[in-house]
Amino acid sequence: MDYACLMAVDPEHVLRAAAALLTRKSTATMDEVAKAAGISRATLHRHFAGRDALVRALESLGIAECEAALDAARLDEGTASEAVRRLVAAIEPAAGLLAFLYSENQLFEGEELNAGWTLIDDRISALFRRGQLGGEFRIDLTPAWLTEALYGLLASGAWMVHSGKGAPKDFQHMIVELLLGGALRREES
Amino acid sequence: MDYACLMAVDPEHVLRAAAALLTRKSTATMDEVAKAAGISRATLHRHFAGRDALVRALESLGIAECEAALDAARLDEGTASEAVRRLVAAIEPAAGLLAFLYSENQLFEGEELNAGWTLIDDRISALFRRGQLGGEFRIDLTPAWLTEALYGLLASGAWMVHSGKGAPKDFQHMIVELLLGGALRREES
DNA sequence: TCCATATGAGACACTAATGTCTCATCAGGG
DNA sequence: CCCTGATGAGACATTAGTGTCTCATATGGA
Repeated sequence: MDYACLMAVDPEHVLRAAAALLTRKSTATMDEVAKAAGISRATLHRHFAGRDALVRALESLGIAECEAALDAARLDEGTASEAVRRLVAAIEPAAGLLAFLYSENQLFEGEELNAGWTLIDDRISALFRRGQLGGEFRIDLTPAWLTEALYGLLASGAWMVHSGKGAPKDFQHMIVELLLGGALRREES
Repeated sequence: MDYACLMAVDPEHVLRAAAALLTRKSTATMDEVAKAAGISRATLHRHFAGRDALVRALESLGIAECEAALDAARLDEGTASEAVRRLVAAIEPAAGLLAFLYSENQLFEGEELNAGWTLIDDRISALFRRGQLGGEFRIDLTPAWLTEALYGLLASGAWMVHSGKGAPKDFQHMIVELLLGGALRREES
């Protein structure tokens, strides 16, 4: 699948490079994105009509990765806690991109929000609701809030790792343990 | 010190208006900020040399509000949990501004970071460390991560309220309960 | 070999935002 | 009453980023 020797640019590769760059510097220009992808600005423009289109494509990529992670995590199997652990582990590689899109989405204010996010929200909310109905999770925190909190913790974790204040290997543990167990010490398991 | 009746514009009031606007729309132009503050762009420019200076001033404001909240929360008194509750309650009014500055800081990448943030980080970290040493908080989550997680949850909470997906009255409860107790249901208090 | 095609480089116009300037106005103090 | 000083309005140049265009080049297939 790797046509490295072809002249044709791989849009997928361009998107990955753009995601990696914009994750670090959310205000990067088209010029910088093109350089990061190893192509010229003209070619970048041929594949993505403009910055807007690029962000939309990244949004689609992020949604696709989220859905893939949701699928891979098999949210319906085992306890809800285990499912949350699998989900965080599966979504970790996309956390940086998610954080970028998360902040970018706040700019879409009035504009139409990609329906894909709603589906993802719903799937994650359903997981938390399943945990509540099964008596596993507390019921005074709404599934919507738990979902939003997960996003926030993912962003914080990604930032922590990116800024070097935390080790990548701790990413999953930090997030899952805080989200599920909280900061308070438990008397027993 | 208060020349309210003078023609002179109150820089404090301008900053508040700018904070309120940029909290909602982080890409607002100088023109929009001026309108929001009820002054002309020229006057805005007379008080703040440029957008950069304005953001710096907002940063100082945010730091000041954080420190005021830290003081008001009396982090050294009572249990660490109680102190965290007071802190979240005290910092709530500034959460929006904090979220804005938080995202803005990521753009300062290489540039010098205002030392004020480090002091604030240290004071909050010290609170979590106190909780750990007192056997109140678990020790497998570092104070630095708990601090970062608090920031993330504050941002998520502010976003939740701002987007209308959550009620302002739940702000404190949502954040504190998740941060301290986590999502898992407890067998007893 | 020759051709179709995609790319890279760069020029160009357009836009939005910024920063600076001037000038008229208006309030308050002397 | 007049003068000082701050403001509002708006013109203006500058900059950065974008989007579009042309042309030369190089690759891979027919």
